[in-house]
Amino acid sequence: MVKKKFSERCYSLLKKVPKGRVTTYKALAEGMGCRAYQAVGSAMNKNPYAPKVPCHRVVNSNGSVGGFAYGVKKKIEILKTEGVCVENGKIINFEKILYEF
DNA sequence: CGGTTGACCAAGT
DNA sequence: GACTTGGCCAACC
Repeated sequence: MVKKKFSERCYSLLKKVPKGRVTTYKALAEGMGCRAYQAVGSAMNKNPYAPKVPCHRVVNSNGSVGGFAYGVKKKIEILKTEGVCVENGKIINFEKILYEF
């Protein structure tokens, strides 16, 4: 076992992110020892674990929310519910709530 | 197995 | 600050 797909690893790592925090595609990829930023995004796009994985806690490295399968607007709403401040599609206190592995 | 795509990133113009 | 180019890796055709 252990032989999980790349995406599966992304989800597992992502589940490690506590509420009220966000992470970046870059942090996720590098956190698992890869540089597949794009691959992480692609995995989220398919998002087979939609409600099981907090994909809404993943944002771009520049602090922008990036995208979301359910709609960026929805993503922001969820983040606000989690206690994250979002303004104009950007994360406030991005570096303060950024969770790295 | 080669080419395209993607919720990306960094640097250059 | 906005757009372009190159690079990166996995998934799909």
